[in-house]
Amino acid sequence: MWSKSLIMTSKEAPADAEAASHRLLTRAGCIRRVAAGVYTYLPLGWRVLRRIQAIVREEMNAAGASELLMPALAPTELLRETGRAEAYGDLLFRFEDRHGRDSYLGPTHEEVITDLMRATITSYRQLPLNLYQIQSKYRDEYRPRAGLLRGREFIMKDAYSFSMTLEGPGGLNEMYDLMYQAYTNIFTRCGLDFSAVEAEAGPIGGSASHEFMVNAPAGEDKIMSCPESGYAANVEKCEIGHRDHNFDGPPTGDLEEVHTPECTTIEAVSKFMKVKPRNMLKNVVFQVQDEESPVRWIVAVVRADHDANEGKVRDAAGVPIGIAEDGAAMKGAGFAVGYISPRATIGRSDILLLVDPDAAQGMGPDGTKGMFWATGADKDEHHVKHFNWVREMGDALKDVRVVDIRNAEAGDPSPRVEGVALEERRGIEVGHIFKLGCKYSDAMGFRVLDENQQQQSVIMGCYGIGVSRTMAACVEMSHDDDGIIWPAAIAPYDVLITPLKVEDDAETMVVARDLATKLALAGLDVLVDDRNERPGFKFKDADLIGIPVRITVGDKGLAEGSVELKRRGEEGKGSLVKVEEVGAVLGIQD
RNA sequence: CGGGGAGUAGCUCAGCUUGGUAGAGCGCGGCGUUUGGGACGCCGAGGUCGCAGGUUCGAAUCCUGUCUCCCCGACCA
Repeated sequence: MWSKSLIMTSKEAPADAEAASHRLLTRAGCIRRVAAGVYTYLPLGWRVLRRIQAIVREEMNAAGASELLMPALAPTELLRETGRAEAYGDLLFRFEDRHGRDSYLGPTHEEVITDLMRATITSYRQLPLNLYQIQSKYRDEYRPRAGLLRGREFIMKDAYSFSMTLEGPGGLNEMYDLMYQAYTNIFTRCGLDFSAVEAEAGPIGGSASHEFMVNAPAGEDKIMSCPESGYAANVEKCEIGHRDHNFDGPPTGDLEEVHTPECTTIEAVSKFMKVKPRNMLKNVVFQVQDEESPVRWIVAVVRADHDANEGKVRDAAGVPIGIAEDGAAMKGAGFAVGYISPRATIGRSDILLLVDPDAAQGMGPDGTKGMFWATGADKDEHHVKHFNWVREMGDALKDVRVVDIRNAEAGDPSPRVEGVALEERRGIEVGHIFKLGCKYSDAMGFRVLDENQQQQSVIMGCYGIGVSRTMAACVEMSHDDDGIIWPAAIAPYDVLITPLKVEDDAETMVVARDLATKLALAGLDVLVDDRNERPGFKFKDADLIGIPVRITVGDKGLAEGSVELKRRGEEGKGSLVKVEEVGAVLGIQD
């Protein structure tokens, strides 16, 4: 009964809620904001989450994983073992308890579970294992946004696998493939339009990583895909097919210095110098984070209308790096911050120069004239025009490495099929599977004896699903102007029965109750809108909360022994169905 | 963390420029008329105007500080 639950719908949503899922979940009474990025899941929303969780549990269990529950609260010393107390930085919710012990709320649980495992597992005979939990996670995001899409507290299913080997039965690759299949099953059963894409594997090494993306224009992630080969990857990871490059080409004029005060952004320089960004070289400085490396800095040169890709730069350089943010340190290293050119690297053994093929061009696009380039002048508040690679770099040109270091864009050549262009769409990341390797087991000393009596690091994988985000992604994907359209598998109720008169003895109410009982006995979740409201009011609410099937019980229909059955999302008024045939129409047995 | 915006009734907002009795719509309670796509009339309850200072005879309004929230960006499973 609607009146017995807390289903509070609203005609209005906060004016600043822009994402459809945020607006509709709020209006439909599924969630309510408590603080920035923190939400109460109201009865309707919680039902959806429970259904998603049920599907997740079924598929995880079927894939051989076992459920447990770890605490959200943990001692920070665990994170110190892996260095993640620092790595997470401000993203971590941390505090001292009354005894001054440093604690944190879990953003994820690699350390907690590895701590558990190292105390519990001592022999290869106990492996492989895959353990998971469904739990609230805490991340103090810089900017929570779009309701449930990026919250500070959110529900996540996280799983961790432990294997002795990479290959073979019980190996990491098998565990990973099992999870890949389980995730595919889960999101398919949830009724989502999604794709699995290759993702940035992070600084751990060449291990694989896939993200499961719900296709939705409001998504935060950009997905590139090749329509021929089926290759799909996050833009952070997406390779670009072969592009020709050639530094040779005549200068377009004498190198000319231009005074460009206050022009530290591409946009400002472009406007000030009246040069299109595609004729400018952008020089992005990265700082090497490996103390041992003789190379301290990397200058990545891309065309100014392109974006440098940190992961590709890192892979090309072969050392851990970060975007250089410390202006003083950069100045100390001789960089004219904001006005750098490739020439800044000449004669510097501590700087590695990487150039993207599109920037490594001496000839203009028409192939007759040289390519016009503008770039920094390596002195404050100045840029140069008529930069020519051969003339300006001289002998240093032979040390320049030309390599793909930028983000892919729509229209770029596919890395898999020659002559095919990449396409772009947006997605919401709802799942991420990841081959961790030994990063955590090594850091935390989790080793077991193998069959040869040797201590060996355990190989881990981790597998996450944003459960609350999945609910939001589902609304982003499936809604119309009137409200949410829940996929049947995760709808809060299967059927909404709307009697138009609700007095206890009204015939419509009697029929509605009987029908509800009958359908419930057949295993359906049924909600009866017993509120004493006008029909139009109840229909609007019905559309808003998006139950897949609405059965309207009114005097008109009952006169011929019928009720009206309408599926959400279907045009028109639905169809008249004899009361005794409702079960059959819904595909259940009497 | 950079840029922008907002805090006034349960919700969405007006009022602030030019200081002087606290407003509307929705929602809520009562009564009546209504009843197949967010009805209508009448009556009513509900706000120390985010918080703290300051200026002033007098502050929602002006000033200072502070907290919170939202949007864009950067960053991030």
